[in-house]
Parts: sequence; C-alpha cells; structure tokens
Amino acid sequence: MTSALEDAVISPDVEAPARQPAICASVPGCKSICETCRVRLYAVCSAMSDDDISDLEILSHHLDLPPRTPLFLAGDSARHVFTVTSGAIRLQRDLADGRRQVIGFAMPGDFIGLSLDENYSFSADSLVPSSLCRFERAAFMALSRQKPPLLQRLHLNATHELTIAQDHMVVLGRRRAEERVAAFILRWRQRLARVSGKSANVPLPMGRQDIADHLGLTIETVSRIMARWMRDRIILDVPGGVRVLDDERLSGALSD
Amino acid sequence: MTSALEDAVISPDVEAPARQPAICASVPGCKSICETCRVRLYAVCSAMSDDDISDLEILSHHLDLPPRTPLFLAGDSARHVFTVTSGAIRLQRDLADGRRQVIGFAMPGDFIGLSLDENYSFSADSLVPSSLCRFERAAFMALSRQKPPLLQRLHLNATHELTIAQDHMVVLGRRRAEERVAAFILRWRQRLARVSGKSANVPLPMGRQDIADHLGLTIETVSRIMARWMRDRIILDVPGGVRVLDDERLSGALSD
DNA sequence: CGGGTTATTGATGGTGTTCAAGGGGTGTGG
DNA sequence: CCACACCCCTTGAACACCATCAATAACCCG
Repeated sequence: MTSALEDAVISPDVEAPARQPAICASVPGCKSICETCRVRLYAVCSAMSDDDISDLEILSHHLDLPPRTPLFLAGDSARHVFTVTSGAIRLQRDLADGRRQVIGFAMPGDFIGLSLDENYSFSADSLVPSSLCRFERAAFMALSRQKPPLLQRLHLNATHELTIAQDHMVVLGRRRAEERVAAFILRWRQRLARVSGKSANVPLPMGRQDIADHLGLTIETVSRIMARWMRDRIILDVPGGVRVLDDERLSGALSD
Repeated sequence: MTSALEDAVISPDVEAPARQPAICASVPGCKSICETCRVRLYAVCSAMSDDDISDLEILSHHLDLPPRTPLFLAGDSARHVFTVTSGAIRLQRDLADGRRQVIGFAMPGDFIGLSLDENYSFSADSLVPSSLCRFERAAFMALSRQKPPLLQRLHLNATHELTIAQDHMVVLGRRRAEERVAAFILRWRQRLARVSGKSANVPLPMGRQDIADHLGLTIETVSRIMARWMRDRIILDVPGGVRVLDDERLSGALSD
C-alpha cells in the first residue's frame, strides 16, 4: 500500500504510542502527549510554552485517518480545526460539472482551518494513512483570544499561507505547463525538507491526477512532462515519488 | 482624466478636509480624523474602540497618490502597511521575462500588508487617484500585540483574503476564459457593493490588460469576450466601466 | 491470478495565444 | 480650435499549446 518513500517521510510512525485525550495532562508526573509530538516545534502549538501547552492539549483529540478518507466536505459546518501530525491531506474545491481544483496539500505541522467561515469552503481528505490533532473550532478560537502568542502564530500562519497562495496564482495564471510541474516538484520538495530534511528523493503521496488538478492541467500533460524528464535523466522514477537527478535543469525550467 | 463612474464610486472625496498626523488626538475636544474617516467601519480600524482609536491614529500618516503611481515595489524593504481610504490599488507580481500576474486589486477599506515578510513580495501602485493611511509596520504590529481585538481583526482579514485567493485559484486553474471574465465582473461588483451600494453600474478603474493579467488571459481574449457581451446586450459600455444589463445571463456564464 | 484503478503514450482537435493592423479617445502643442 | 501623437482597445487571421479522445500498459489489492 504505502511505498518505501512514503513510509520514510510522510506516513505515521506506527511505533508511536496511541494517543488519548490528555486527561493525564493534569496529573503530576504524567508526560504530556504534546511533549512527544513530532510536530510540536513546527505547528501552531509551538506558540504555546511548555507550561501553557496543557491548556491546548485538553482541547485536543487525536485522530487517525486511513488512506483516501474524507476529513470533511465543502459545505459542512466548520466545527473543527486540525493540525496534521503525519501523512498528507488533500484540500480541494469542486465545481458542479466535476471540474476540480486542488487548493493545496497539507503535510505534518500544517494547520487546517485558517480560512474558515461558518462552513468549510473546501473538502479535505487523506492521501495516505494520516494522523491529526483535532480541536473544536470555537474552543480553539476562544483559547487563542486568551493566549495572544497563539493568535499571533495563527496570524503568522495565515499570512504565510497567503504568500503561498499568491505564488500559486502566478503559477496558474502565467506559467506554461512545464514550468508548473517544475515549480510544483521543487516547492513540494522544499516543504518536505522542513519535516524530513533535504533530500534528492521527493515522495509524491498524491497521484498524477491530483497534481494535474493542482496545477490546472490534465493528467496526460503532467504524465508526458514527467516522462520526458525521466527520459532526459532529469528525474528518476522511484516507487512512491521521484528522485531529482539534475537539480540544475529542473530549476532551469522555471527561468526565473 | 477620471470618468463619471470612477468619480462616483472610487475616487477620493476632494471636499474632505486634508488630513494631518493626529497630533490633535491627544487634545481634549479635538475631533479625531479617524472619526470622520469613510472606511472607519470597514477597515481594520473598526477593531479599535472610539477610545482606543487614537493609539492607532498617532501611528497613522495620510498619503495621497496620483493615478498610476507606485506605492512600493516587490523586493523593497517592507517598512509600512496601509489601509486604502479611497481609489484603487493594483497588486502584482512580475516574472523576469515580463509576464505579469495581478494578484488583486485593493479598494477602500482594504488592508495592504498582510502577507508580508521582511520585503514586499509584490508591487503595488494606484490605478486612479487614491488615498491611503500608512503605518510603520513594526509599530503597527507592536500595537496589535497590545490590542488583541486588532490582532483578531488582522487575522480575520487574512483568512478572508485566503478564501478569496482560493476562489481565484479555482478561476485560474479550472475556469474557461468566458467564465473567468464573468467571475471577475461579478465579484468586483459585489466587492464594490460594500463600499458604494449595489448597482448595475460596475466601474472598472483597471485596464483590459490588468484584467487579463489578473485572469491569466491575454488582453485580446478579454476584449473579445466583453465585446461579444456588449453585442448580446448582456453588458453595456459605460465610460470608466460597464453596466450589467442581463444579470441572469452573466451569472449563467459561470454554471456553478 | 484477475479486476479495477491509475499512469503512459499516441493521434487529433479546440480554445486561447500570437501576430498584425486599424479604430477611438484623450491630452498636448501649435 | 484643430492636428497630431500616444495609448489603449478592438478586430481579424494563423498558429501553438495543451486538451480531448482512445488504446494500452503498469500497478495494486482482493
């Protein structure tokens, strides 16, 4: 099911102890689950001090998602917000006639729920087995009002997302097909680097269709471009992803 | 220079008194300039109570921008943030080879400076004569840390912008040319409605090239589509903009 | 092994781009 | 006040990029 690359970088650590709501957080001597959380230092929780983290932990609820499972649907009442702790989540919007735009992919450390109205404006589902930390949205927002550093961190996250969204607008609006795919691989690789270190191996837990729907292309175009790069030894086909052989030429496809 | 439509909806009110930095805010009995500000209730300032607004006002600096004048350039050190009080500002990113993506247009009440790193990631310039309220970014952010409602408001703004950005990704990634132009006119009209009320007249202070660069199209395509709509009596050419004659069919071009 | 899904590859065609020329409005200077 | 220049927009014709259609191949999982 999951390939070697996915296991190495994205998939949940099966040896990690199963988590429970942190009732134990109030018991002296009991280790907080947040303390052992692998995204503790990246995620929004990093805004909470070790002393304050229990306030957040009390609100948290651990969630394991099998592969290809919906987390929520566009239009659902937006009751929860999430932090991804492992795996990969696909965020998408659908048009009535079946056209699809993949808004983005959430990876470990990412926060889902920033751009929320009363209802979710996009759908979210897992690509691979994933784990999330779930919070009641109302309670989470209430806490953020009591803990300014948390709110600041949320705001920082939102502005960062906004910059990424603007980057992507340039890709969708003004880049040619080849440039789009190159930009995608390079950026996805860069985001992975924060979680699992810089590597020539780039796991791609999403399918070609997902990449196409993210880049405003068809699956055939994505496939053809990547096939050409493989023939030209720019990338190498690796189960579960690709390996970048010629960074130079891949970046060169961006000409900017 | 400015057409009737622009004057009516977008341009600065020349009869408004010229503004000065609000030194007078601390003088008892002296009216705050924010009190008479036309975007006081829409902009981020709405998060500040009438009592607290002077803290913000002290940091503010009024700015008048002639038409087609740069506010800042991508790459500039991001020293300021802004609130638009009148006019219209174009936000764009440029590629090395001259391709351009218009990220968005800011109108009265809009806040510019959400997605900021140390340097501006996009350029901003006025389309028509515009007025802005300028703040030192560092001081503004410091104040937001002291006034949680302001920070909350900034965060709300950021999430709202993020939703708009995601909407636009769908337009750029999965909409046909005609749908893109329809979506643009309808959304621009809707945004204007908040400032100047609902109207069939839609001022378009930006040029066809700007619209094209916003929608990932060429100026010829935008021109052809709008010309066809004019022949079909769906819209009417009005100096400085268009008038929507057949809301039904224009919305129908979106099929969703 | 077999069924279904996903990816690849090829042939053809359409939507929007590119190239090119002309129109219309506005501001300026004679 | 008119002439001219400039810019922006419009319109037409040819082309290109990517989409569509179609068939096969690879893969995964039951």
